[in-house]
Amino acid sequence: MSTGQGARKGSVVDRIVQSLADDIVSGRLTPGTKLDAQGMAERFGVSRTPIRETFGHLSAMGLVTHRPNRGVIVSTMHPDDLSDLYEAMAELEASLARLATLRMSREQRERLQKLHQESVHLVRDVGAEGYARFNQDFHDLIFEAAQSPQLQDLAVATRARLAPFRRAQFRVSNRISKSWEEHDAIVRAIMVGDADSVGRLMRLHVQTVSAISAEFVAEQRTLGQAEAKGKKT
Amino acid sequence: MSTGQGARKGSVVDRIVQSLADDIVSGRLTPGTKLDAQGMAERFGVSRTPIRETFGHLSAMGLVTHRPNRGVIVSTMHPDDLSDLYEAMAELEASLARLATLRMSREQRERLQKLHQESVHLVRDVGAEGYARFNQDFHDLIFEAAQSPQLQDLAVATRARLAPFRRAQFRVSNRISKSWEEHDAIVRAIMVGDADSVGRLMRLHVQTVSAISAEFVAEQRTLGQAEAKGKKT
DNA sequence: GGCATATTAAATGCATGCAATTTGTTGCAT
DNA sequence: ATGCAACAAATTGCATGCATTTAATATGCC
Repeated sequence: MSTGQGARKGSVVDRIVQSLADDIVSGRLTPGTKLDAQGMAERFGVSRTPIRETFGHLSAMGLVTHRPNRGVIVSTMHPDDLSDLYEAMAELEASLARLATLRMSREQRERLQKLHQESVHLVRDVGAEGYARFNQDFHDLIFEAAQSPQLQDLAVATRARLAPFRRAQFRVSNRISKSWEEHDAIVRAIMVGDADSVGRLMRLHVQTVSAISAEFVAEQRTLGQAEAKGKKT
Repeated sequence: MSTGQGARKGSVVDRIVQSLADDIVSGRLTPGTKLDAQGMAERFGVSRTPIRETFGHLSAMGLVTHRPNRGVIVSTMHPDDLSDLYEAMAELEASLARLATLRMSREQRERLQKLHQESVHLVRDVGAEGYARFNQDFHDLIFEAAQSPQLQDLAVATRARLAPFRRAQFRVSNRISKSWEEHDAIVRAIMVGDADSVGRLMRLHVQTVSAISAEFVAEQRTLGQAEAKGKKT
């Protein structure tokens, strides 16, 4: 116990992985940023060995890209790769939604309906951030109801990889109300128990988000090409 | 492996990851086997540091399980976890098959039909191993035709995790001919272009394999327990 | 003789050191 | 001035060493 921060829970490496993953997913570290091992070692008060290990984990998650003898950078995405990843996300979410329809408990069904109905106000009153939070709850509830931990893990991991590139999706005009309408169709199909339709609708829903994000990323690429070089915190 | 995300190309670590992953997937290392860092370091002629790193990668792939301060073992599976993983596999393969139906080139369609027709005699002439190899070619061709690299990666990774537990699937009597019939239905639906049916059929196909594997694993567990009892001092 | 505790041995996890590769800079020639 | 080349500084990748934790063995007590 050298640097005492109540380390009863996970190992030092796990803590750093969580911290850096959060930085990336939340956007504090933007794609293209180089992560140098020495700096991170000093920042977290450990040596370079566990930092190297965390880099391995983050790389396995797809959050960073490792270039041999050239360090790791926060993963960047060519538009084609991004739409490919979105396609995977759409399929995963469609599968989970279909399964959720078949397996949802009565209690979960009620919770979903309540959550969805309450979100009506969010569409108008709260901004993009508030709706984004609700949106995650909505999808998480479906993930949980699907009772398929492995598929859920894949979906959560994929969402994490997409996060850096979709943070602005709800800033696009009218996107929130459109999203709500898509949710509404999904909820109705779930209540009826039409699992196949739920899958189709969810796939379309995520694909719509995909298109918007792709647009946004293309925009970002043109804006910040000279900038994404060496940033440090 | 199409786009190995977690591994570095050409590095010592990558070589060892490949080697150990092969040992696990092929069954030379059976679930529950402990991998000690020191021994692996000597076996591969490197120090313990890169071995630790490979363990991290294998753990991220789900092939080994890491227990804090207690080393890593080849991942074991409770029957429930296994069926959960198979469910994920079924959904992934269903998605890929559906997409493949929509995107398959004429050349791929012909290759699939040829491959499938040639497998008719494999059903009788060659044994379980020969059919297993063909079976993988069949599914790989569909993966490729789906043109969805990320989904393909997920499916390949999931298949690797399942491999240690499904080695004996084709030894079950009549399984080969049943499998061929399922393939036949899938191929016919692909030729007609009925993508949704292809997805459903593929899901059922993988689920059937799941049930057989689950049975086999349960059998192995009871055997292993009896053996463990006998070995106790 | 059986069980619990204390001691010993081994293995893990992290720190540090050194060689190899890469990147940035300076000098030189065109 | 520009481009190329050699040099230097920094960074990565692996080896080794040491403290902490865990499993195993032996001892003492009931």
